[in-house]
Amino acid sequence: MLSSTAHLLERLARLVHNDAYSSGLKPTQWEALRYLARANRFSRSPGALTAYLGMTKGTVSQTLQALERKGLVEKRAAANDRRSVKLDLTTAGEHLLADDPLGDLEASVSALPKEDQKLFGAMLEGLMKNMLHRRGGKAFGACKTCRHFRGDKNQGAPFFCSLLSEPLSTSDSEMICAEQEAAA
Amino acid sequence: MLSSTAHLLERLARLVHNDAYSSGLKPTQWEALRYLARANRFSRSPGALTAYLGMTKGTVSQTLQALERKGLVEKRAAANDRRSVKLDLTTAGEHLLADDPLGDLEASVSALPKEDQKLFGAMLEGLMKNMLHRRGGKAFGACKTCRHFRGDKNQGAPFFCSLLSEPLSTSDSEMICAEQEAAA
DNA sequence: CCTTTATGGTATCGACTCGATACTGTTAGG
DNA sequence: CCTAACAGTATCGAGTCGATACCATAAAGG
Repeated sequence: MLSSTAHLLERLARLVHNDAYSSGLKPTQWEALRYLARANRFSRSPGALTAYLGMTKGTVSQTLQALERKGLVEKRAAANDRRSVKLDLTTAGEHLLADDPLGDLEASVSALPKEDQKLFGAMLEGLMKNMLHRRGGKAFGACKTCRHFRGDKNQGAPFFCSLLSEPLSTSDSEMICAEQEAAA
Repeated sequence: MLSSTAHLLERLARLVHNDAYSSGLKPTQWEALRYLARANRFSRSPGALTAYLGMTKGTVSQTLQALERKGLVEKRAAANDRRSVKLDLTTAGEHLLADDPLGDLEASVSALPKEDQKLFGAMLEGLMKNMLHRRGGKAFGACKTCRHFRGDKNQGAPFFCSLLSEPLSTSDSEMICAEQEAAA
């Protein structure tokens, strides 16, 4: 028998899922849009999105086609590797995120007592870490919390990634990254 | 911009959703199965399930057809109202719940520090209440916590429902009910 | 009574999700 | 070079989902 906490989380997931049928988009399409708004330039690719969503690449490919049809996402060929594709939100895509149905969840979180919110977030993070570890998923944490993040200035840029050997802007460093691994 | 807590909940919902593609069932089918295992006899109907899931009745009808085809759920005509249908898990359905993919989530919750688990559950409950209130959804709480629950013995049964005017067994009283409203 | 009206469910449509499988380019390694 | 490995796309079948239309049965009001 499952605990009441598991049942609560299940039902909360359902509520979030149901909310995500708004503005003509589907839940997965909203998640892709949110991801692209938060991911740094190394991570805005179909492959990284596939890892984030934990789906098969075929499905993600279709989802991206749907978003492209709707004019919310743009594809560009990558400069260095001609196999890979770079993704970017269009201004229409960015604008649509103002109507994110997750705003409703946000409001409910804000309604919790202030001290609880921080505690709740910390517990969620622990739960999340455990879940991800259990299935070998990537964390997709913020670039600047990564063990490959270097504060050294390089090529005039404020930061540097020792994994990709690329200069990092401040905004790069605050976005999430597919390669992120927590610092020791 | 959304808070990190909202993003965590979104991703957790996705993990739970992805897990729910196991044993040949779909997420919604698992949720229906779980519901039927937890709902008392007044609440095991397509209509109540529709309210629980927050979907349209057409979709729920199809989901139930799929579960019936798989031999996990049985339909019976209701005794009093010939429009309505009563649902029950078959033994195959009950047996399948032992492989509930939510067991993975359960394990991760159990991995949290003992003191945190209780606190986490309480916060989740508050969040849930707020979300449900925001959209006018039903609570689906345990029968015995309802304002219509009466401890009086009646017709030899240990409890009684003053809304439906029906005797309640102990197991009835511990299951969730579509009509449940928190006691004052 | 008998006619509205409400209610519980089903049927069908179109867009989409999803895993599975098979496929096309492109890059990297012996 | 040639053979993996890799990034993506194409297609299929089952199912989800909202929307709409529909069929029974029940309840309410003259």
